[in-house]
Amino acid sequence: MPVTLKDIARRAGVTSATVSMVINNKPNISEATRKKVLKIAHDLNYYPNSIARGLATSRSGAIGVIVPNLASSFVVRVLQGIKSTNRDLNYMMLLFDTLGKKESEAQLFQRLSRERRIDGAILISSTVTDAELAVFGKEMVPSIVVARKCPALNCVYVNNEAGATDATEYLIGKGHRAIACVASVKRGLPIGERIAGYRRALARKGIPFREDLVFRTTDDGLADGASVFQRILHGPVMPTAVFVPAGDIVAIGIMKEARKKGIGIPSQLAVVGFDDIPAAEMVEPSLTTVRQPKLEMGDYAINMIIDKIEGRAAGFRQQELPTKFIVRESA
Amino acid sequence: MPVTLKDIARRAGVTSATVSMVINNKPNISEATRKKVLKIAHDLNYYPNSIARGLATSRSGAIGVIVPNLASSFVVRVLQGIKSTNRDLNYMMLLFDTLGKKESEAQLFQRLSRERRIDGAILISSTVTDAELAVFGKEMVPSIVVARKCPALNCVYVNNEAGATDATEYLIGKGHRAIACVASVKRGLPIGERIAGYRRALARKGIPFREDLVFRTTDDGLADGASVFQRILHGPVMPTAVFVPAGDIVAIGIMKEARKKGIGIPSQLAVVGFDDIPAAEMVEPSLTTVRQPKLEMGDYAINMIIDKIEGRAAGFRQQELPTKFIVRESA
DNA sequence: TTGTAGGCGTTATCAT
DNA sequence: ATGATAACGCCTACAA
Repeated sequence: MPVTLKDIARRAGVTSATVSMVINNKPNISEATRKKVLKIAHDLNYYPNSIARGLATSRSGAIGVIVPNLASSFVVRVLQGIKSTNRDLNYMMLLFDTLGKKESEAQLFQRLSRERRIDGAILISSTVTDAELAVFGKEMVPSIVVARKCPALNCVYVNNEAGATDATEYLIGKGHRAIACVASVKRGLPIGERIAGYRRALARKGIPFREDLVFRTTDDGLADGASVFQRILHGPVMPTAVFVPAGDIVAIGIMKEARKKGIGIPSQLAVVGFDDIPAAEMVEPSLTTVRQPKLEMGDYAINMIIDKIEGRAAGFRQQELPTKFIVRESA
Repeated sequence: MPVTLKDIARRAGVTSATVSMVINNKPNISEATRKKVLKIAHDLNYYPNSIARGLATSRSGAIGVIVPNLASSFVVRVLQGIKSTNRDLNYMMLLFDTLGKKESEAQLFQRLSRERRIDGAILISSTVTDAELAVFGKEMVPSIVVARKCPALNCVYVNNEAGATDATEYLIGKGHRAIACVASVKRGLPIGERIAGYRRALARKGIPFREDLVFRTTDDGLADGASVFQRILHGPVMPTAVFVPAGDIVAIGIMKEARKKGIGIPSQLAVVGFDDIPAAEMVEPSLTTVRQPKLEMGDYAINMIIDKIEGRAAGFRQQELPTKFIVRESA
């Protein structure tokens, strides 16, 4: 039988209302009763029932974090950023992986909100359409989208175009002229912006853009990298470098396949990825890549959502963060 | 203003008790009122307030998942196993990363349980002592420990000794005789069992165990692998193979450092890891390793904990799962 | 088959 | 500074 406010009240000779005020550090309590109540609470090993509290305050104390796929190390890294903040002491994280679920992200969010399970939500690299995202603005609980810029919704994202420009300019600076670009058509990825960055760098240096140096993959796994390398190999021009906005895993797939064909990296083919996943540092040669500030995005998201929940922030905010170019061995 | 049972009741001309029974699919409701109530609920876009429901039923509908470190791909993979089951539809996952938190896993579990935030808990590769683990058995809500065998507590774990034996015997079968063993002294890892498996394999084949071929690392990162390789290199005997119970990341660190020194893998040094993390497949050469059935452990844990919560399972269970030896290129 | 009434443990609004 | 009392929204005997 768990200890309740009443139990404490009885022993202390006060009412549960008083005890509640003590527990919640409300003012206007005599030092005497405060001390007494606190001691009894401690002696009885009292823990407040969060559900009852939630019913009275209409807050759950939880923040929903909705991710498309836990297998993604990008997502996991953002998750780390979310929990690593020291602000989240009073909120717990309710995690949802929508992969393979029939409920859409928007439906899930709506349900969580209406069922009063969450006080706020963070959406990581959501794959839903802008139209569906509109739902999020309409709910009672605040939300923020990570790794994607979207109109009229709170979000935190990186400047993909600038990141891609950095990478491409680096390659150009190394003397490369035939630079392939490997993009994924997977939904939700800001591929358009990255290709724009690639083109901008070329334009700046007066290098003509060649459509036949842009390759598409349907997904972003190792195998996709291997197969795209085959296409590169049999394309009209053999590039001396390849920039892979599709992500580090695809880039690693390309490197593996290239080496299998006896092509030296970076001597014959320089490779630059996007994301900076943990494996980027482990592979041989280690992967030069465009780092996304994943921890920072998570940190910003959780802080922002808590500010919203607690009424410290109003309006909507869009936060852009810079990428960082990480030079390793592959380029 | 959210829709409540009362709102529906009013419109339907019944009481909220009746509506509640309909919503919860209780028997003894006339088809007519059931239909009517359901229709109104749908029209009004009703969602039950989970907090109020929780207060009445004293269930939160959440399962706590406590992990020591989200950065571990092992942990993340188990997490995937937990969510991938199709049984968890009615439970949400409350995630806690204890890294850097002042509250111990045991304290956290106790608090969550007493505050009635969770109906059950899953502990992944906990680093707490057996003594502390005793707390878990005493709480009202059921718990299960993943990736660790512990007395008198529900758990699911792998046969580490057999896995290590497989790996070592494989190396012996390839003709290796001087086989180093790299173990981590990090808490919580079942290193003792793995070393025992290594020794057993040696013993079976009549190869003398050499203490000076066993190397310890304090942690399990890439850098630890690099530094341990230096020690191997300067040790009394240069092994032709190394088995790394400390995990794949350390194994990869060793490979990187070895190649840097111009040592061919596997030609001059065969390397076998433990875990089978995603990067194992990406590195060059790809890593031969002992796979732990991470998804299966997660799946077993969630199913087991739900069975416990819903009273379908009693007593305590210890489930052992087999490892699988994965041959790739590094050995 | 449905209504009545009480309770789950807190918080919050009044009084006092 | 503290006590009464009424929510919060739902569930569940028990009564009708």
